[in-house]
Amino acid sequence: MLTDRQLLILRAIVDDYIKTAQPVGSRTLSKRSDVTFSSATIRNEMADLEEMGLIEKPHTSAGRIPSELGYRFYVDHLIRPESISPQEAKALKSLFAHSVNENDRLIRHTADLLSELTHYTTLVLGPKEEGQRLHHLELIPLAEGRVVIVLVTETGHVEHKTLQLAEALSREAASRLMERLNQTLRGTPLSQLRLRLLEEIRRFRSEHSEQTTLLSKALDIVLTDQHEERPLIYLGGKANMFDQPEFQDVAKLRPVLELIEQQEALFDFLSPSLDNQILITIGSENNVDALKDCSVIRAHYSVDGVSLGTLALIGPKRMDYNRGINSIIHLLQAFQTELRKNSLD
Amino acid sequence: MLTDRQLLILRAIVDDYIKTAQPVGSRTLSKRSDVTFSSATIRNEMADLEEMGLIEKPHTSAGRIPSELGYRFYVDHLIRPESISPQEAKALKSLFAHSVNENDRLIRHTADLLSELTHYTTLVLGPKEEGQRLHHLELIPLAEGRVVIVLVTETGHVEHKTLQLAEALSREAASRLMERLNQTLRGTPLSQLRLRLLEEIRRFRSEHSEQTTLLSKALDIVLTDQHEERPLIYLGGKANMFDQPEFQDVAKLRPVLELIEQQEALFDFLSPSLDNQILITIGSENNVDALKDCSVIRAHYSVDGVSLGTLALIGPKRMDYNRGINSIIHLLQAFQTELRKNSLD
DNA sequence: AATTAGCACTCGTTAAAAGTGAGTGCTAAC
DNA sequence: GTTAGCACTCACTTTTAACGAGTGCTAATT
Repeated sequence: MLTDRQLLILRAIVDDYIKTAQPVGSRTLSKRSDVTFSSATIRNEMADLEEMGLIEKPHTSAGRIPSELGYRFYVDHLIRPESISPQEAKALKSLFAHSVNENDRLIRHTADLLSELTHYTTLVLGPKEEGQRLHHLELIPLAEGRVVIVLVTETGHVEHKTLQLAEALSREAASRLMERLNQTLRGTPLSQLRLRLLEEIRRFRSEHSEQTTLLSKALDIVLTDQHEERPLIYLGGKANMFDQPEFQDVAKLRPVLELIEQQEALFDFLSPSLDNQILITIGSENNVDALKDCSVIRAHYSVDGVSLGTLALIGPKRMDYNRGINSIIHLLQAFQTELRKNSLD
Repeated sequence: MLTDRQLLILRAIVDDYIKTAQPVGSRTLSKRSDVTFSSATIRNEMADLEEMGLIEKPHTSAGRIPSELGYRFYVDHLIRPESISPQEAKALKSLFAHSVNENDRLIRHTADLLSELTHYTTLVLGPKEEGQRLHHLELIPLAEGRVVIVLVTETGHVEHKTLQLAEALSREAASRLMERLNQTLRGTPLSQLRLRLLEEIRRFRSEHSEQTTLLSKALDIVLTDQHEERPLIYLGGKANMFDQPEFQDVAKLRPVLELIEQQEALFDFLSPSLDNQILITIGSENNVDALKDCSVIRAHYSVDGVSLGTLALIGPKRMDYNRGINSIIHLLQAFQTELRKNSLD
């Protein structure tokens, strides 16, 4: 167990290092107003903290920096919640200023806002398709056998696909089919939609002996495609990475920026996160080599208890956890409220 | 006017420098099989070329590198067209392999393909909205006064917007309105669409004395929004920048990568380009400070003579112009063929 | 007159050497 | 238990020296 003084010193080291990115020496610490004891005492305590693995020195004659364990301890025990500033509160209000009807735009806006708030890079994982339920399906026949299929989920998410049939689909046929499909399929989870859609079309076809083979085939292809597409990832404040002193070296910067561009890898990395809690992973805890010098703060967002996606903040291990956590908490609130408005169930 | 030997030397310098990124010395050049004269002669010729401003030396005891003027001369007079390799031809075919119905996906795919082909960063400017003409408009009323409006252009581009009315719009009213709008508005350029749409709704309303004020108001807002949105920019191969030796320094890399993330700035920069020709801008010719160390190869793409957008390649000034130009020419062809297939007029 | 060999000179690059100072760990005194 | 004092460490900076690729000029050669 740590003494109060050790806690004070550890916190001071982490705070200072987060602010300056420079190893913190005993003399520097002894000058702080909340430190009443001498630098020699601090050195002794530091030696103990180092033995416990909470801090380390880059080399013999440098000050101390927090180890990953140190950051972990800091995050778990030493963070003092800090309320947001008036400016930020105002910025949050601006998200509300005019409702954004499209979830896509809302998500993008949120990613940008969060990165503005924190000066870190932001990732927002769009809603997972599979979990969502169908609200409405629309078929729009165009010229030359081209059909646009519009799909609206209960969360208010709209997307469209264009498909090409060998023969034109008449407006009437489309209308009849559509009415039937909507009646029977509303509420179907998208994960099951493809199967049930095909089944339904087949049944419809036998009842009306209509020429819908082509349609069902095309739909099959399209919906398969769709299933393969993973949720979109929106990025905000990519350029913020450049400002971090630890990423002035291209060798350090490159893997992070490269990873960020790879939607798939990012998805795999961000996707599995539990609960509604905020999850913080530090350095090697990320289990991704490219992020071994980064920390990630994650939060799930959900509407009506249904988990939809992830909001994440990525920065150096030396990131301002306090600010990050606070920002993500507050934005999460606002964001979910807006999402709720767009939902259709 | 340059002598044949000077041309040979200049070309050799540029070719060599493009390949190695190292200043080219007279001794190195004299070893080439196509050089029959001595290094002293080369030095003399180099001195002349330098006087003409075509090459320069980074410092006294280094070899020569092409100046911007040198690159310009090389691009204008010395490039030898070089046909693409079988692998690349195959890669081009793969674009055809299965038609992509959505222009958006097609454009993204093209950006990726082009960057794979060239190992440079690719920019593709999506079609300009204003120039396109309306093919079809669809209103899909959902629950709670929510309406999805789907807009299909003659180029086969589909997009949707969600709007929120104060009152629900009945399916019948929507259907009647839609039929009318499509009859009168098909072929309208999107730049005029908003005005004509409002006008049409007003007329419809007076004829049928229906309650469409709210709709027209909402439409107004939505379409205004839409107009503000500039064409999308798709990026491919951003990570390729990291491989260029000239961008190993963060200070050099940063402005380029930052610019690339700024859709607006990019749009302003890429948008004005004339004709159907290929346009190459080198270094300061770009008129953008962030690109003073870059060269850009641009080509307009069009369907049926209507210019739609821009395909661009961005790399260091020391880029492989030959390969770049060839790749962009060939891909442009294939890309336009695919676009043509998706068009609806 | 054009070409080439020869050579002194330049200057960035690399390596080794010396000096600097922030910070530590230990010991002895308080 | 705390602190003052001091020798020690080691990254960082500066200095110096050696290196070598490449140039420009001159004189000899074709």
